[in-house]
Amino acid sequence: MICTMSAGRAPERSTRDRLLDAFEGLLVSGGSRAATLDAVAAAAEVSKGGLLYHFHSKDELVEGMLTRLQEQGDADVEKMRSAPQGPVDFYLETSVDSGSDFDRALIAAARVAQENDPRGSAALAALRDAWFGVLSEHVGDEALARTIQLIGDGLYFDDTTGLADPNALSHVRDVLRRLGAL
Amino acid sequence: MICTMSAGRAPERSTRDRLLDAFEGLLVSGGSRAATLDAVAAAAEVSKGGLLYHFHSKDELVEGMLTRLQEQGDADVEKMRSAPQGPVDFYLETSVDSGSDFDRALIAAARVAQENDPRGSAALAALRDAWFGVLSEHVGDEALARTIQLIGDGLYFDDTTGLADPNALSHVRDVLRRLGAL
DNA sequence: GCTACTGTACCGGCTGGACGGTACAGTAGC
DNA sequence: GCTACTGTACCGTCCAGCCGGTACAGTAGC
Repeated sequence: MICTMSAGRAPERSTRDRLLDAFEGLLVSGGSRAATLDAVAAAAEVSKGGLLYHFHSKDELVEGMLTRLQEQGDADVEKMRSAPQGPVDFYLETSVDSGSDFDRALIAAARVAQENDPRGSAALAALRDAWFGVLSEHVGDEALARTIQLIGDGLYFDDTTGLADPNALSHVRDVLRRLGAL
Repeated sequence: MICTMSAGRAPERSTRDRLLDAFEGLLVSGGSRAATLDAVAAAAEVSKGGLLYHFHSKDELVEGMLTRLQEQGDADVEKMRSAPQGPVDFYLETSVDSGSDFDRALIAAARVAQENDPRGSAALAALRDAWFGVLSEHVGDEALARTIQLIGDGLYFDDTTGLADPNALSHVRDVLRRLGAL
């Protein structure tokens, strides 16, 4: 009745998903100020009325984005756990892989969290806990796991503020090899 | 709540500085959306007319904030260079010292940079380069210096998204001791 | 096979309020 | 009389949310 497309993943991107994509993209590239309803609708090539048909308020748009993030996050944790190069390298690699859908969703959530929205912080905290669990379990050292996580956060931060250093990842790999974490 | 008044500061803070403090405080705690001219004036206990007497536009407010940041940054780099505990520990310590004026100014600049303002990115990039210079010079290892910087960025990121872990700093110290960087 | 109706998806104009900025008259203290 | 404000009134723009309307697919009744 209300939810018509939650069961199967259709290959064609639904309007709803396109709207969430557009919302995330605008949040990432221009901050929350740029992510107006008009801008989101235009970016998704939908009218404003069409947007508000799917999401009755901006708040619902945030809610929808965060829910989708959680789903993507669960999948990511699974991939991390079973990554052939090991969880640590997988984690670091995906921390600078700013092109992926998941990464964009993460940065968008960080923007929302910065606006004092507790839902954004909660969603990020849940993900961090899950990552830390895998990291900690794999390296068997809480201090090292937390440090690796901080490095990942630093890679994010640089990316989101336009300060990214292309050599950063190889430097980090070098240092982590010395610590026996890679 | 946010601590706007800290003991030990001179009681004679100029209206101009109070306005910049308020602007930074609002940017940090609520993002750029919360930092409206009305809100800044109210937080500084100045009328809107009074605000616009000092800063003729919001743009000038940003400019003033970034200029003050650069001054604070120059002083910080000096302090870092001559810190008794060494530049690395000083850098990490100040990365989590979210109560300081300088830290608030930094986070505020990051917010501005995220809104696609090149002046914000430039100010942060200049500071990062200065820090990296001191770090790199001290540890004599580019990869390690960059990694330490990323850890510092990670500590910031966590702080700004409300994900701060109180044990993070001691964990990092532990790991850096293993690397001979502390 | 036609009518009447329902639900889904979407369009685009509109409004009220917030926000950036202007203008200016007044005033307290040096 | 100058600096450093206060307070009020106002303007244009932007934005969230609302609403009336369109198109169309399905379907129930006759």
